Amino acid sequence: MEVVTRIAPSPTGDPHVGTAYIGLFNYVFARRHGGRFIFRLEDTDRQRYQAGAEARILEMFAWLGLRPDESPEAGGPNGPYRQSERLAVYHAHVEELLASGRAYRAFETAEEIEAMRLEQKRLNKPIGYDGRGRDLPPAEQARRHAAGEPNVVRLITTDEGSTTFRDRLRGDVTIPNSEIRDPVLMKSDGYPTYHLANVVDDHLMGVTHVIRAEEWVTSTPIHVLLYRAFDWDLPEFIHMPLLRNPDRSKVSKRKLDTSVDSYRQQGFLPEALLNFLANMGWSMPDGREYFGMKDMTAEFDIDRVSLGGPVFDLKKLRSFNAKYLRDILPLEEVAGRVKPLLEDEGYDCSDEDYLLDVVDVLRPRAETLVELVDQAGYFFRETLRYDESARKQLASGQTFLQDIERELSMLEFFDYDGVDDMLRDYVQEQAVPMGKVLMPLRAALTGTTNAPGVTDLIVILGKRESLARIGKALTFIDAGLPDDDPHRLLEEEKARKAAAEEARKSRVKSVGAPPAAPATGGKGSR
RNA sequence: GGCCCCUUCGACUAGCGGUUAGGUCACAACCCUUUCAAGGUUGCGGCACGGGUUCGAAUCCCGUAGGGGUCACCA
Repeated sequence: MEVVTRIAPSPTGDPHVGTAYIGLFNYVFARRHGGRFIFRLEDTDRQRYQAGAEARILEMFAWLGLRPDESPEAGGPNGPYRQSERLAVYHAHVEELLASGRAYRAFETAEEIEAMRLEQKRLNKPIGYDGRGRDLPPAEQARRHAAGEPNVVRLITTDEGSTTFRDRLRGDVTIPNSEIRDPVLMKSDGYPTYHLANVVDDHLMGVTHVIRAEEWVTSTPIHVLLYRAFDWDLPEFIHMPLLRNPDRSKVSKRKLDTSVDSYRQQGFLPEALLNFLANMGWSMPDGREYFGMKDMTAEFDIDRVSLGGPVFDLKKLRSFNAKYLRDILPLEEVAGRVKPLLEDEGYDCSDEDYLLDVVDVLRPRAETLVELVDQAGYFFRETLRYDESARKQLASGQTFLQDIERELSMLEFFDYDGVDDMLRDYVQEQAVPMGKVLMPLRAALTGTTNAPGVTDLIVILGKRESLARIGKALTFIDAGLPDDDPHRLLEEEKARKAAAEEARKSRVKSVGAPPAAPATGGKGSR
């Protein structure tokens, strides 16, 4: 039988790392078994619905490279893939349960239910619907419903006995039926609850393996009861461990950045995020920790999932990202991804070789694309700003800079070895520690003291530019290291931003369709 | 609180009756070095606890403790 899995997110907010996590395992499991992976939108909560969330979730999957075989976008034989467009299906199934006496219409108002809850609390009784609406004769239910009286449809459940289902990872799980209290299947607004819609859709769409988060374990018996009520075969249930906040509670945006858009904006790479997520609760048979989707798919074994809830550790994510940046992705690939970000800063990246050199020397020094861009300024800016440590170095390096300027201008072989030899010879001549000479030089070339090797800098910048920068630094020293003119800096900043805007426009034009709207805010949303 | 699930270094994990309990991240030290990184070497640090079963338990069973989830007309 063909394997069919699905991811069924709700469009209620930012694309969530948990959705990516569960999506990843569904995707890989389907791929591993030559099956299909379905994306279904569970948009049955009209209160929490957020327009635009669907597109952003789909965009997240596209970014991660987890392509659904069927989705609202891609279509497929089992559509529609939005539950809000399947209401007729749910109503038909509810009618079936009503007709066979397995469900009933309950007419209690929200206030009545609340009062019942309070009463149960007061008497220290178990909380939950007490089945009081069950006894209303079916004809009466139908009459009141037809009369337009608000109601919900509930599944009839017994308190006797227990319900057992098999979880692939946990074995048999048994829950007393007394814990299941006539769950609502159809809400009074005519939308199905998760339980009903989920079961109906999974069945109709041919889902064979339900891979979802552990939080669903305790409601699985409801689903089992529904499958039985419809006389349908059960899918296999596989409950993944829950991703955790650093304090071990279930991941939440209160305690952790759970927005994949946010990570994307911070310059994280989809490959790194996926690889990081893949290591949460799962491991390669051979113990490899760095692997791509192809390898994961080839080796995937769902039974290797471990059940302790893994803490989402940002430091580890960063280290994965850094690893991909500096070691795993080819230089050209990294350059290609940094380029648009540099252009957004107004930097000119038209010289491909220069860009490659810059990225090459910067990537072991950055953990994210954004950090790389932040460090790249001095490679692209017209005028350098000298930070405090740089000023200090310049103040003590005037004669060295003058000498180096002369030596460099006379240098015959301008390549790495040539420059390196020149510098070393000069330092030896002067009989001073390397840093005495090289730190002022680094300051002159970059405006800062944390930067790549001086030889690298000179070779990348080129003889001309290096000499120009040394010259400017000397002028700056002559002027007595004046403070930056805030007005001038502001002007420059403005000019760069304008250039960036230009760059953005031309890029959009050349690429065609504009990129998806970037995620905004979302911080105050709920 | 009831019910359900889980439990190996600070974090992610390997282990599936016999291992000096291994790896990665983090942290620390040292090396390299021209600053910052990267890289190399080393170190730190763990089987929650108590009972069984067994010649032998991190591994199997029971209990305790701890953690988490769930008890909605949210998913």
